[in-house]
Amino acid sequence: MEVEQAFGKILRKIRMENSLSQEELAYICGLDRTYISLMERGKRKPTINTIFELAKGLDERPSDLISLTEELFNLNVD
Amino acid sequence: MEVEQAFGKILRKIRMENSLSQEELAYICGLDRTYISLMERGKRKPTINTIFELAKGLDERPSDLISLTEELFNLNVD
DNA sequence: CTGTAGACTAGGGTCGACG
DNA sequence: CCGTCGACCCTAGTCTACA
Repeated sequence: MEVEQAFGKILRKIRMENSLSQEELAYICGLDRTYISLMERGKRKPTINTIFELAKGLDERPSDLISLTEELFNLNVD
Repeated sequence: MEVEQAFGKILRKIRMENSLSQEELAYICGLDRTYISLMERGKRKPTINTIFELAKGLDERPSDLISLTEELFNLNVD
């Protein structure tokens, strides 16, 4: 399990908790829908600015997103 | 004040608290020294993986790095 | 609504050298 | 020990289109 894969899972989880489609989240954050798709599947590594944009769109603190990513990442250290 | 500039300041602060040179931190993290320099001056936006590497090398939680960046970023919202 | 694919541009990250 | 410069490669992120 890589960092970006853990982040992708957290991203999808929180997006769905907010009842947003990838399209809607992309629009709010000023990003591309296909890129949200790539991130959620752990195929892309967002920059710090993108992380802050996503957090804003999801009504979360960036540090909370990272904190959750960290926990998931540290679980499967295989 | 942009996100990457806030991050740069936090990065330099914590690096110096750990009494590390840019060279030493770069070596520990497997990054380039000139790139540490660029980040500290807010000229580059690291990816999530790079943030995790830096945190590891600085003996900090990635979420703590981001949390501090957040606070500094929210101070000057000019 | 989402995954994927291909083609593209901008910028992340490396490296050697010098002040 | 650090800032900078120039050259380089790779990938972040966009866009169109189709299943």
